[in-house]
Amino acid sequence: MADQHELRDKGLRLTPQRELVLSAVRELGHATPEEVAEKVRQTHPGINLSTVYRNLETLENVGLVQHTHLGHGGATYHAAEELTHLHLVCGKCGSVGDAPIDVAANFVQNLSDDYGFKTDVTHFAIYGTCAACVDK
Amino acid sequence: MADQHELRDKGLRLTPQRELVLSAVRELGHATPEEVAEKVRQTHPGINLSTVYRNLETLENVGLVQHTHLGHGGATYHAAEELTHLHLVCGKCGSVGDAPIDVAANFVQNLSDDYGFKTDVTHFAIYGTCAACVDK
DNA sequence: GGCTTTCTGCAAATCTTTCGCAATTAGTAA
DNA sequence: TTACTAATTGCGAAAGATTTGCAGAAAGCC
Repeated sequence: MADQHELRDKGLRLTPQRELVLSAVRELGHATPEEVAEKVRQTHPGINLSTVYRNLETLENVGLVQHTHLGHGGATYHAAEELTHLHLVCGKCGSVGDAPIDVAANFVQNLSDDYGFKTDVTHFAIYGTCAACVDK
Repeated sequence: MADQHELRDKGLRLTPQRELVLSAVRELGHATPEEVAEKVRQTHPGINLSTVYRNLETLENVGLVQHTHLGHGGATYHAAEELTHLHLVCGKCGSVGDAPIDVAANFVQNLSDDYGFKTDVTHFAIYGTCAACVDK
């Protein structure tokens, strides 16, 4: 149905690789380019890593996906629709938990009021220690 | 005076390179390894990039500096003493502003209460748009 | 079906960070 | 001061991630 329009409406060509990259990002929730490539290869083995990188960039340009830096090295991509939560990155085990953006509402308001800084919650990575690692 | 003790007390040898790296971090506030190297080279041209990387790591191990990922690629280093503020990274102009950690106190508390997640405010990077860019 | 432009695959090039190793140097004790 | 041991530096190579140039393939449009 709309999957085709979705891409074409943005002025993009509808290639199998592009669709696969987009749906991989959606299925994975958040993933590195490498992980996206791996996912895509399950159904389309020949896809090239460069193609994944280029498509992620293209999809980001038209607003269908976004990326964040959750630490260490690589960027992590998300589908734009799913950006309704914060990412709690555990510095010990590396896990990435979620929390609704409401938790930060007050904080975001403070920054806006006091500093004029408009926080982009969708691009938000929070470092710390997750509950599981705290218990250890 | 205490600069020598500071390093030696941590069980580290006092080398000119190490001192230079540490003071460069302190002077720069926050900087990438590359920027630290550049700074150090102003007074000690021959210093090697590897040495800068190794010293940043060493200094981090003993708690004198810390690093954060403020976006893009590289890590950014700070002197430990200066980690009394949050970093407000502007996605448009790339500037890094500061805000006292108190602004996040409430937020940190929420995450702790609701998710058992212990936020490391010193390792905290916040993305958004700074006041200057918002006005444009 | 044919044409134009955008994509893809591939290989090479970059960039950043890490490593191995031999030479140098700091800290320590005689 | 001198000698000794272990930590540290410099340098070049290696590794990992991302980007780029190009030629061929495919999509969208007539």
